Amino acid sequence: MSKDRLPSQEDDFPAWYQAVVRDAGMAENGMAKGTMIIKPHGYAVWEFIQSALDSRFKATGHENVYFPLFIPEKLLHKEAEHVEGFSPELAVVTVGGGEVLEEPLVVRPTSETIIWNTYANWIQSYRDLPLLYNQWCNVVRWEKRSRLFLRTTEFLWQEGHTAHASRDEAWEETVRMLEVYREVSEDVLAIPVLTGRKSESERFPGAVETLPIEGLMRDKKALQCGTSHFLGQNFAKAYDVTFLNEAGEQDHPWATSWGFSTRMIGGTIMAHGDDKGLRLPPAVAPVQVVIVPIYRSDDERGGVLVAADKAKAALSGNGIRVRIDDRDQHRPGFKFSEWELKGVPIRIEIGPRDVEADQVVAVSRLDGSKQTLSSGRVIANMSKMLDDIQKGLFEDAKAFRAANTHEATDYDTLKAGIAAEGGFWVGAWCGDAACEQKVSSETSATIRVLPLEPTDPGAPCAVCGKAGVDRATWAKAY
RNA sequence: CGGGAAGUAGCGCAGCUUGGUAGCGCGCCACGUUCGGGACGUGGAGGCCGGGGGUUCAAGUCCCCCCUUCCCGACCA
Repeated sequence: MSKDRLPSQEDDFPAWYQAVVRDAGMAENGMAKGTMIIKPHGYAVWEFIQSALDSRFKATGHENVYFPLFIPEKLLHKEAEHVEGFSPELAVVTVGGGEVLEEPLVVRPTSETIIWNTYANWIQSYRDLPLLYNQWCNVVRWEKRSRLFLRTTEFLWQEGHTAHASRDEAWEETVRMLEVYREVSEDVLAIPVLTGRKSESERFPGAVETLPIEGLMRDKKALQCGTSHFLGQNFAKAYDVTFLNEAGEQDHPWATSWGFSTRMIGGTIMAHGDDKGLRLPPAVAPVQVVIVPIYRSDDERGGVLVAADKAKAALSGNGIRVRIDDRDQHRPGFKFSEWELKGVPIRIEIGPRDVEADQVVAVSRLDGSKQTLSSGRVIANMSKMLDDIQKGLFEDAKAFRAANTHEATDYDTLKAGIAAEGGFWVGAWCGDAACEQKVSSETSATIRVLPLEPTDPGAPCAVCGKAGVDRATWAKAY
């Protein structure tokens, strides 16, 4: 059987499933378990995500680098917590060139270890700092269970690794990159996210603080969409990285790391999809406007296609990604449905009536609304429509999140609410890991995010009733 | 690694209880009619029924073993 799907969707949102399998990507049989092939439509979405992130990295002074895929096992073992965290999910190469290797090579699950091992040679003086590097690569994590896009054995991402002379500077960087992720999620992918910090149990292995952005999917489960870690001096110490500071003393640099992955192709699908299929935000839609010509005879066909070409040229000239669907083997109704399935933000219909009246019909994927536009007004209206759809998707998702965010005042409410309603449950937490553990074992929901700075919740812990010291957001998550 | 389920045409499935010529829908190819919300007709191509062993005159179907995949958990971006 080869049913590769995003979670829940075949039951809850059949059209998403179809769209994903046909166009956005799917894993194939006979290959390594949990690996994924991304088809052109899905990969194009990833390219827009990449470019949105990369331009922001450059704007904040970062440069791209590349480090090796293979990490000698010994290297990995220098940071104790890090190894403990990643060991269970490592892919290890033991044979190379037909011979058993003296030392096994680990396929990177993330690159802190190999990068900090190298930084030891690159950092001597405070003048060498900061190091603001990022790499685009693939990583492998042998998860017990994979889900299309959201948790694949191999995935593509970017990982930033920075080194700083002071704690404050590193912390600022951590928060800055969290903000970059928030911006890309919200402004580009139209997914509203909560920002904050993780509880100790949810932290990245080896991190002092882990700052996530958390989105809510249409099935009311949370998705960690990106993470920025404050690593303190842990990796610098483990890899013996020192520098001479301005005061002339030896010191360890302060580190951050942050990542954003192809998981977000899935996040975009799951945050916006509806019963007709995908709804892609215009900013990442490979095709923003599809023109469907309508005709009966060859005569009509000629006139309609001329008008379609003209509209396409005008829109393309304005930087809009346009495609004409002039396939003869399908009728218009079929094409309408198919492009809706693929999530194209705007459909333009041009038929004989429109040619005659020198107009087009434009239909929004946001809500299916239709409007007739004179040919001269198409360009101005298209840009605005695309903007409106981008904002509309964000507003839809925000309204959905608001409708699915609840207050948890006591444990009964929290437990019953998570089971019955799903969504985000916000309430006071005493900060005790035992309470956190109790919730996760009894409801399978976890604390997704805490405020960046501990906030007096002004209420007793929603789990145990002791004094609350933090305001937590619980949810079931992917 | 536990608990469920499934492997039959490119995809989705029926057939198995009660063994007897390999089926359906979609898709694909050809021709014709259609074309402003997933068209229809006619004709056609396409199968080691997951693999191995057994029972039988005869196995997709019954028995044994193996493999793979999916779902629910534990683990995780």
